[in-house]
Amino acid sequence: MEYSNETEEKILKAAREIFIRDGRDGARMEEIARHAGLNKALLHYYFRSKEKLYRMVFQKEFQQVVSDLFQSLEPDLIFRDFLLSFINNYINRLQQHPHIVGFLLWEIRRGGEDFSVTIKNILLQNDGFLPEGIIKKINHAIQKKEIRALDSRHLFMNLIAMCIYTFITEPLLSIIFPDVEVNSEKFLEIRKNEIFKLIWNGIQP
Amino acid sequence: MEYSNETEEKILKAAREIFIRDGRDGARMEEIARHAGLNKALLHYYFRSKEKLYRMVFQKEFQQVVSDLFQSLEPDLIFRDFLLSFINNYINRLQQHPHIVGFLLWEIRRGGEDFSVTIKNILLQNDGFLPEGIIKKINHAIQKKEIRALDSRHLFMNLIAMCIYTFITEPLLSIIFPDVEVNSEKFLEIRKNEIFKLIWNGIQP
DNA sequence: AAAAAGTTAAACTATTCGGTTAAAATATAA
DNA sequence: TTATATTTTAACCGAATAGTTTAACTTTTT
Repeated sequence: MEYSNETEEKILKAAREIFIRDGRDGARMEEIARHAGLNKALLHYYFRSKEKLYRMVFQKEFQQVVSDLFQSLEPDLIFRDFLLSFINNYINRLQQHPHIVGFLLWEIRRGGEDFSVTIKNILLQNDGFLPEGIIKKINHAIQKKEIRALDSRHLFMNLIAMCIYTFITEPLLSIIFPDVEVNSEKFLEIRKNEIFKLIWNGIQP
Repeated sequence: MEYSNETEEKILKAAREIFIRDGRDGARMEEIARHAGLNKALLHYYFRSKEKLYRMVFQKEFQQVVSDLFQSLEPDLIFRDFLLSFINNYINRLQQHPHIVGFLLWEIRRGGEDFSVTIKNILLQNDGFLPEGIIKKINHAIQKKEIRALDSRHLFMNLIAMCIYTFITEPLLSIIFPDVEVNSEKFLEIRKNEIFKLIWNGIQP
């Protein structure tokens, strides 16, 4: 094994950046190599092909996002606090990697059989907790009359939709609202609060 | 002019399909030609380059979506009915072209200077009504105490976010919720209602 | 020191793909 | 009919690019 792991990391890191920026088809192996401060031959030495390298990157990133989402769950809170902390944690995590959401969504959208399998595996791995965990939490709150009766799947979707929205549409939003920096700390703090208030009021019995 | 317009349409239609499916870089001129039942030379005869053809497609599609959004506005309604009709109209229109949202978002994300300009122009063209129109409508409703005080930009974003969500994430959702057809008539009818109820309850004074 | 693993550089292959060209065929307009 | 516009075919060019190979070089391990 020797001193190889470090190089593998270097390649993956560079590949990640370039793939996220240019997409699967737009990315160039030489550019990745240059970015990693290595040469092209090494890329093929470690990962056999562009395809395999790409899959590795995608898998890792998706894994990370799911894991982040999972860690945003604090299951032992009452629903109101659970909601607050989820919005807060999730947006904070996305803020640290604003570009990956769009990247992942593109790939998910065009994903063939292979990617379905990859995604299924990752979801199963964080077994049943996600999004099952959130759905159950919602249903539980409904039963306890903490919130009104509603379709928990849609509340789940709406929650996620609002959290990811600015990260997907940032370039468009910066044209529509030229006076605000949409993914800035300041704006997102307001946004968290607005999302929470909308949902919380929206689900009162 | 003669009988050329028809061919131009054929090319644009095929290009649209392929670009939406494979993206700008993934798409191939020959595939587009084959799809149109024509040959590659014709594509360059009508549109000088792949780039120009692509821009034409993107511009047309974006134009269409903005125009759809615009036509989803029925300004003379009270806010509750406005909201109802907007959600209904907007989702209905997206349902007819489920794939373009992801396509446009990807392009917006990686869009350079040129696309910024294109987008700005289209937005200015439907001048000030959108999203200004929605924002103003919201602010007006706040003033009239029809709804509670809130940040209208965020309500706008949340509204759009929830409407587009299933169209962006469909392949993922169909894995998470294998038992439902997320963009089916039936599911979306429920979804419209859930979105409306969440927002409407969420914005009561 | 010797062996093994890791790394580089550069040349090379093969393929894909955007774009061009030229000549012929077909359709339309005058 | 004649001129013009459109369409096809097929070959071709040139650039970009994924991937390979080889030989030399460096670092680590034993």
